[in-house]
Amino acid sequence: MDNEVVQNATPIVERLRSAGLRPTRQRVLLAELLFCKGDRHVSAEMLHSEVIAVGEQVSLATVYNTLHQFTDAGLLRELAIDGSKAFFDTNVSNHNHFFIEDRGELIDIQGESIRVDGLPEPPQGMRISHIDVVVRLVAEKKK
Amino acid sequence: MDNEVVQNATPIVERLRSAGLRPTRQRVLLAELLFCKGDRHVSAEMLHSEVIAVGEQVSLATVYNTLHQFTDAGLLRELAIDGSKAFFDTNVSNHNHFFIEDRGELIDIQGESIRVDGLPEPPQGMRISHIDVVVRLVAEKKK
DNA sequence: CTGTGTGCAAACTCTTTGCATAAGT
DNA sequence: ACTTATGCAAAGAGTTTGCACACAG
Repeated sequence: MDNEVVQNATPIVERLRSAGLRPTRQRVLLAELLFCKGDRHVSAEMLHSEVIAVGEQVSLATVYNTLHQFTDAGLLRELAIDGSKAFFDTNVSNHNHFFIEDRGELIDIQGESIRVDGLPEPPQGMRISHIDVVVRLVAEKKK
Repeated sequence: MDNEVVQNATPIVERLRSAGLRPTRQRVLLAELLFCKGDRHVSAEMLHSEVIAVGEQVSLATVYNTLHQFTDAGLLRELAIDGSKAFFDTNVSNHNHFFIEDRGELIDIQGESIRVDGLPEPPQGMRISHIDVVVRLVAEKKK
């Protein structure tokens, strides 16, 4: 039986399909890199390098396009933390981040641990879509 | 007596001097625009437009340079919220922000109101330099 | 005077876009 | 077949840099 292959390939292909995205070679490859290694924070450039590293070829423009398509489909969340470059987070559940300034590195803080109190009312006509907490870290200085 | 003029000009000039910055025409002008209108959130482009609007002339490169010099001197804080462009906040005290996604607009939340609990320990060798809380807002949808 | 700051234009980085070609259904 | 996605290269935004000239002390 050659169902085995189909069964292995199915989860990601299905995930793309149900997000309304055709499972093209590029999208399947990128989705595998993104979603088969636990929670990740990637920039377009990083993901493109990984593609090259595994001996495949996807243009950088397609990486950008695909990251945005995945974000629109709710498979990724875009993070605006660094300022200069965009990061995409494969963990779309409610959580926050440590950001190591010197290295530009992100670490998840699970959603349950942090609680934010004392929020003022949003201006009228507005509602809160999301609260981002970024805990910025620097190397501890010797004393 | 023409001390009046000097006395009006002094605060900003002094502020620049004690930050180790020569009070050049451009820096004084930019400082006046930044610090004489209460707390503000500006991008380089916005500040440059204001310069033009008051009939003065400062190059965009100098606006960028000056914003960074002011930031290094602790007169401004740089905000990385939007992702694509940098904002500078004239309020350098501890506080947080509402961010209106549709308009790219920032509103201060005074520091006392928000409290963040349940922070996990930072990874070892690291200490917390600052915690940014960004409350992202969208237009309330009718129901 | 002397050193620092400024202006300009060009360079740079990250990201998006237009259009012809290729691939999915 | 018909539609949607991809690749490429070029354009675009925002920001930075190098160097000659100008200005503050």
